[in-house]
Amino acid sequence: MADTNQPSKTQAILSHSPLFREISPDEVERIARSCREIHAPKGTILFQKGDQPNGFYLVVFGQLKLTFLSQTGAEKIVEIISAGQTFGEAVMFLERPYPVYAQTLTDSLLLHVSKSAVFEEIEHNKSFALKMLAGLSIRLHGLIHDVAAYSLDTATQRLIGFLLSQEGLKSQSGHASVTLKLPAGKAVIASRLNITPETFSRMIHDLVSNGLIEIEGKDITIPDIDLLRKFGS
Amino acid sequence: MADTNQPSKTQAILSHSPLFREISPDEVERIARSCREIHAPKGTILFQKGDQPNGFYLVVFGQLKLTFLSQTGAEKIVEIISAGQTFGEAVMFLERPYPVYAQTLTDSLLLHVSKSAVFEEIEHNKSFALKMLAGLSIRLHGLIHDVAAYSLDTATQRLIGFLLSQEGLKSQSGHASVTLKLPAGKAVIASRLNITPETFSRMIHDLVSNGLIEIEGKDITIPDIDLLRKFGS
DNA sequence: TGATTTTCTTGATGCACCTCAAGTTTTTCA
DNA sequence: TGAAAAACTTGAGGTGCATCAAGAAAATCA
Repeated sequence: MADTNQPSKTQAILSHSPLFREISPDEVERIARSCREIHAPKGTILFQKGDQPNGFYLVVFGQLKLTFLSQTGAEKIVEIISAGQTFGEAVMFLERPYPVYAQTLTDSLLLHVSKSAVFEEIEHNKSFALKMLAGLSIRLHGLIHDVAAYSLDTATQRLIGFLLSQEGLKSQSGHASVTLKLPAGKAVIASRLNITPETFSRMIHDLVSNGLIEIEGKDITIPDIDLLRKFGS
Repeated sequence: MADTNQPSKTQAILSHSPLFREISPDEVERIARSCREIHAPKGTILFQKGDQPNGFYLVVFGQLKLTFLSQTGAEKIVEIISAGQTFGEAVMFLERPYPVYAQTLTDSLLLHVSKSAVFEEIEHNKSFALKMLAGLSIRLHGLIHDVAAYSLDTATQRLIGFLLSQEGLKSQSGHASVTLKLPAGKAVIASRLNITPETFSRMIHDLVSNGLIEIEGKDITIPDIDLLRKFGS
């Protein structure tokens, strides 16, 4: 699962990631040396709830899910992580085991950045610390948003919010027609939205029969964004 | 609402807070000078959703709620903040408005630590940056826990989890009898747990009639912690 | 390409929790 | 201390979404 280090390649990947973009080449090189490259086929479990972390992950390509399990064995997806995103930072700063499971949804390439490299970089580079702080803050906001959605929105509103959040449609306004591709299987998205696949299916077809979206496989067309945004509020 | 600065008093408060405990006296003094002391009577709105932050808050005494409102005007409490806790750090690191409202539940004394002081301290003191990172990470974990609870637990399980989390009863095991005091009105706690006051009331009395708790006003006695913990799973 | 597995849909039914409504108790404060 | 307000309880009825079940479509793979 873990390849041997290939600093030059790793370095190139790192220096394109937002976290490390403004860091000097020699420092990136040092960090790159502490990285582990992980080629994980679909279905690989990267860590389990309770495992002890010693770094964070950067997704080079592929996709994975962070989940937790209920006592009854039901699975709930907290987050879907795609190429370019990082995960596991928060737990790295606490002396605690992972609160979630991580499993790849597709064949993926990941970079594991060691805890010691991160701590060292924080010491040397103030702006790196600020970037980590900003990164955690963004994630925190995302979770606040989710808590709000679970508490106050109906399942349909959550679905619409999800569709609008794809491709940053939220900011885009007007009555333009947009097409997007569902980033994962419907069961996966349903779990992310805290609804069953059955309900997800019914709601999609509700929106279709109301003329708010068109669907063909994983491609969804929104003829009128504003109309969809207004629906269900 | 904002008193004039009283560096010496402020300094004393700061140096007792976990965030600043290990910081040298002269640096604490500098931070203290950038603080604003806020005496907020019950019901004071500290900031509204959409306000622009320029620092974070430390609760010296009192209690407040962080909430968001649905389109229909319904209020949901995300977090109850009590003496010794801080809030508003995450939003400070992003150039974004507050995603929530903050309102005092009781007469409170708060300290507002300015953004500039925090950023300066991060520059000067590496371990301060790590403390802020750890602080955000803890909050992130809390929210992950909440998302899990909203998604997978029943209302009763959330209530039991809340009772067990009071006074750190979770770690405490055995069949000891413990008494705790509800930290706020029942409607407030109910909202925090994402249930209606009516359901909250019914569930409390369910637990009472099952002999799992005894209640008298705001005092709740748990005769057998393990028994309560096992119930509803 | 056709067979097998996986994913998705559709229907019938159920239930956990909400809403509305009307007490009752506790707190607040003149 | 007593009256008004706020907080809490209890009941009846409704509903959004889950569950269970079984069939249709799509993806996978020999």
